[in-house]
Amino acid sequence: MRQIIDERTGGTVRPPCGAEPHGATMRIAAHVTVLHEGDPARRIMEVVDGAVMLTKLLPDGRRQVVELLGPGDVFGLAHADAYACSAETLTPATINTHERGALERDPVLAARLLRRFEAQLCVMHSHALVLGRMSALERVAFFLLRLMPDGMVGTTLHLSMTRQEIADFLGLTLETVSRAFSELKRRGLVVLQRADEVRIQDRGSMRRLAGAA
Amino acid sequence: MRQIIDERTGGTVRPPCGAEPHGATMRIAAHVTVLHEGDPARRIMEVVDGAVMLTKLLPDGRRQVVELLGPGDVFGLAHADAYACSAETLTPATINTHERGALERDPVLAARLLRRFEAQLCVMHSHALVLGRMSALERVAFFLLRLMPDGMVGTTLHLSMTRQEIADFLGLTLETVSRAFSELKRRGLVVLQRADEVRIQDRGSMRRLAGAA
DNA sequence: CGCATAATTGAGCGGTCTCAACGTATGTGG
DNA sequence: CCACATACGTTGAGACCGCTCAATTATGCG
Repeated sequence: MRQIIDERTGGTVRPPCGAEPHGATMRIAAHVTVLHEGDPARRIMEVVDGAVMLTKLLPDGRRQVVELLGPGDVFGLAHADAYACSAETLTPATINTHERGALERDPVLAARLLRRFEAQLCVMHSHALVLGRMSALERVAFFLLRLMPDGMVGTTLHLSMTRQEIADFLGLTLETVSRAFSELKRRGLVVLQRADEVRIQDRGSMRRLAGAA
Repeated sequence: MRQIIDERTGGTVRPPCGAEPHGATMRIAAHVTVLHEGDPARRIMEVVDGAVMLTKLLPDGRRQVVELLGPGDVFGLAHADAYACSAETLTPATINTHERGALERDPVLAARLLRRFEAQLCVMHSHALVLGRMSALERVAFFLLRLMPDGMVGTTLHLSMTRQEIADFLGLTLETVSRAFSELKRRGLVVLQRADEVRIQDRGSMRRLAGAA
């Protein structure tokens, strides 16, 4: 329960005191749980900087990482006034929070969120295709391409997720993810400088594997 | 290619002539493809009545039904100015279309879409959990509960999807879906009047199977 | 009635999971 | 500085769930 402890020790994770009109920015350490699935949904949040993952749990403990968020992405969504997902930082992050009521009062904010929701919904659609129809190797290839912006070709990508977190994102087990990394390495599509530092060697083959991501 | 033919014969599926300010309502037959993945995204659409499914394809033909839509739901989302999914009616449907530019000009519309996007995003999060972490039997149980509003307990649900469409939604094969239906029937959780008419017999057990949906 | 489409059921295969052992990196205290 | 502890990652062997392929049975329609 690393994240719980961190949340208590890392004092940055308090809701702002309320003096702000409707926005407040906070700086949060890595591996901190910002929101808990099921808690009353009072605020909506924007990632300014860093990476955040949203997770859902089944009663028996099975976990799914449902979304990976970066700068600009929005979280803290509610179903029946409760947060639908837990949110945990993957890296140190800067997060902007708004009271939910601000959505009605601030049309500029609403317009920004609308655009962002559309983008996130499209990403979720792609992810459904990945989870529903792709093999383990294809999923991992897709995952790596998704993290590697087209511009930075040949550069080294730092994964800020463990094999378990990647597995929970891709609907696999950590062993299967590890085997997929080894297979991609064996085929010469990627190079692993360390377990969490990847370089894509053959982007064409990766794209083909991932089904033109 | 049933849907292609239907689209051409069913004359209801033409874009409105442009005289409207930004909204137009059209009536569409069942099994008609309204949008094609990859086409230039000019309009955004709302389901007024009926059911619509959004699908994505892999180059080799594997298909995923990424979302099931009902009244109020929005589709026609774009990534890089192209539709991210194809959209096909499951039943006769009434659909409202808006030019994309209307989003900036009509704050009431934008506010409605924002609320709806939030709801749809939450549903997609649940669906990621289903696709990533649930067994075949659990997926089918979840699917049936999702279609059966809490109110109508004991009533008969008409499935307007084939086993193949359900399979493509749940990330399974049609045979596995069929076996899951048979297993639920064998366990006494559901009754199948016909292949496409289901009654949930034991809602408690279904909920437990579906992980408290 | 006969045909086409959809659904069910069975048998066997294979990809992913499970369980387990081993390897690697990082940090801590003696 | 090194021994150790801890967490994470890799690899292997076997089991199992869902897929593939195939045969059979509804269901609906001309």
